[in-house]
Amino acid sequence: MNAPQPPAKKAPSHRAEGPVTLEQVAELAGVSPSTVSRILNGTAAVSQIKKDAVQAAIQALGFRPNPVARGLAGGRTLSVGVVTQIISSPFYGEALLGIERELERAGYVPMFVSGNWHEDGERKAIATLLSRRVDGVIVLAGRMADAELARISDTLPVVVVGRQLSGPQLFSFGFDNREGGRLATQHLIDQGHRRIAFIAGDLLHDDAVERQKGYFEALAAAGIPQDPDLIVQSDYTEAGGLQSVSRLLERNTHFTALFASNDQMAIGACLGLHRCNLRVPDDVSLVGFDDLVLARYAMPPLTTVRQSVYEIGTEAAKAMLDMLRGNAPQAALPGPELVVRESTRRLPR
Amino acid sequence: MNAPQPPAKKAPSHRAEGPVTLEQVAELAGVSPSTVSRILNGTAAVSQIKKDAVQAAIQALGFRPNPVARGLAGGRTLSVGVVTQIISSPFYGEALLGIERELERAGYVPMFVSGNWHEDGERKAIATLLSRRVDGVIVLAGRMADAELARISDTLPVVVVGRQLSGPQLFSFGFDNREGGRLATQHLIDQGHRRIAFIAGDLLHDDAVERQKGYFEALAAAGIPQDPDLIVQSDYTEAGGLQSVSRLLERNTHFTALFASNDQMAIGACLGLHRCNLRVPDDVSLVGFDDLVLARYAMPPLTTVRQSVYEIGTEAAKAMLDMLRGNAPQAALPGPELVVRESTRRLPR
DNA sequence: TTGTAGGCGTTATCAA
DNA sequence: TTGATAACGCCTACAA
Repeated sequence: MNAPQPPAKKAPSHRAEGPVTLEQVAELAGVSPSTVSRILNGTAAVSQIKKDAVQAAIQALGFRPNPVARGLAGGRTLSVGVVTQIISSPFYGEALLGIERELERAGYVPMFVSGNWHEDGERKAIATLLSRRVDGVIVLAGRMADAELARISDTLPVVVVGRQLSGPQLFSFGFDNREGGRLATQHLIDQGHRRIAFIAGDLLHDDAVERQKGYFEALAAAGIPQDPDLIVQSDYTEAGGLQSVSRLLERNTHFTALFASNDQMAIGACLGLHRCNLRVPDDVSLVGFDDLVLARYAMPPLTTVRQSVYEIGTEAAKAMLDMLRGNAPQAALPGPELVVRESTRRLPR
Repeated sequence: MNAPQPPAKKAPSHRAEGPVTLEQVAELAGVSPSTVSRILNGTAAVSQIKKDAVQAAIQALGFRPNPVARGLAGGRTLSVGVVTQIISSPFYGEALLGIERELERAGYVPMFVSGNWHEDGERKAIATLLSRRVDGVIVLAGRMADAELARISDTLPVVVVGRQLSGPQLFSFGFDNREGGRLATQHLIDQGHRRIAFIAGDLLHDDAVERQKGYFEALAAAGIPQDPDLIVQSDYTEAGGLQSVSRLLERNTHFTALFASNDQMAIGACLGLHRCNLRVPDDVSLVGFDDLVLARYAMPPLTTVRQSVYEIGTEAAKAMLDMLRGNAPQAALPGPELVVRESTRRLPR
């Protein structure tokens, strides 16, 4: 055979290797590719007979649709982007777990990208996500401008956790951080404390601001004046908590209780106090916020404000799935709840 | 104009909205799409003049190649899959951070998928990753069969951390867990302890086995017989550590030191001891393993074996990037190092 | 209800 | 060195 070959239509021989394509399924089922597609996506009514044949073929071949091709074809990629601040934090870890689990049940895969605590990082993260054709974006807190987020929701469903805002396909829900802050402070006040120090988070972030508001609110309700000397601003890290205690102590301000606005800082503060021979709770009562795993295993176990971070993740994911399916999104989060453990005690008179 | 129109080639008008395509760049630069592609990928030599023109066009249009399309076209997706056991653990958190940071520098994005501690989960995770057309896969420990991993490396570069194995495009490196376990135990022995309890991890995982080997090794070297009553097996979680202490105590076996084979279990054990009025280190010296952030902030700060988890991440990512570029992968990990803090002390005679 | 014919944005193969 | 022209695997009008 030396004659010039016609451009032989690549024989669809038994391609044992490599993924099975939709076309092969169609062939085996004796229908057209579009029919297979329609069955896969429920895009149109298909006769039961063909439906069965196709299902059988899918089983037989072990066909799994190629998300990349779907993404290109304008279809969905079955992936949703998630913007975190930093993936290594125990807080985000729990939230991401919730997101992953919930998304998985629907066949979606999360793509996590860190914003590294600054606006530009978040913007870049979102750009990355968009270029990857994610079907939607979940933003965990962050400080990007509301308008910017809203604009993105022209194109994609967006779920924002920890902020209240609105946009075309934008759903936001949050935890009542103010009330949580109030609860923590109130608990300390109830225990007889009046000199209550406070370690704030980065006030560029909404949740940090809210927690501080709660602190102020409880103080005000009890008629305790705010004392700037009792307040330091930090960054939600253990190291930040440790350093905050030093700063507080340098001021020579007396305090009998300390409310660190997240658990990580509380843990750091605990070490800081220990270094200065201050005992928790004997010398200083300590309250955290979040109720991460580490709070339960801190020594002493940390009194804190419970917010189910895992559930924040699952709820965010559920809301996203709702939107993706064209349903109205919703999210129900339990309210803040004080968990009293062993790091606080009544102030002896 | 009523004459039948020729299938008007969709006017590439100023498409202000949506991402710019390679084709638009080509048009603006006055070259063919292939040329642009070649410049982008360095696939072939291109005249400097066109190169400049294309670069200018890219700048002007703000063009960013579409990874999805690249993926479909058989090119690369610029994403690498990462299989973890559970994303929420502080251990994986640090490793993932390292991976993310390193990959980002090269324009790659990680896709994290959890195996949830069982083989089937890992298999599924990898399948997901493959169907997403990741360019490579990084496997953090896990228990999938070596052969299976090797087979995957026929198709893709694979980096396996924490196990020694080989395959076509397979690179593995690990931390010396045995030596780490030995160091920890030796430290306790040096402090005069001879009744040293041990909390093992899941022995289906290599690293857990190795750490235990190290424990045995140190014991043997010191002529201390192994006592099954001093050993419990657990699961690397805080809750597991807590429960292990109960089990240990129920046996009424005397011990003056405890080596928990990871920090999380050590933290849990610490609480368990506290619950039984056993003080660390006064009554029991405690050593952990990993040196996670939580070890530094434990109370008392935990003596542990340092392995730079973050670096494990960066090294794994670097090795992957090497393979992706066709270079020989390599990874250099610092050896285990004992970090003595305040949870251990010399046994008073 | 079903099939045909593009098209999604790139890369890869072939000619030129 | 360059440019057509096919894939890549799927979705979606449009037509039947």
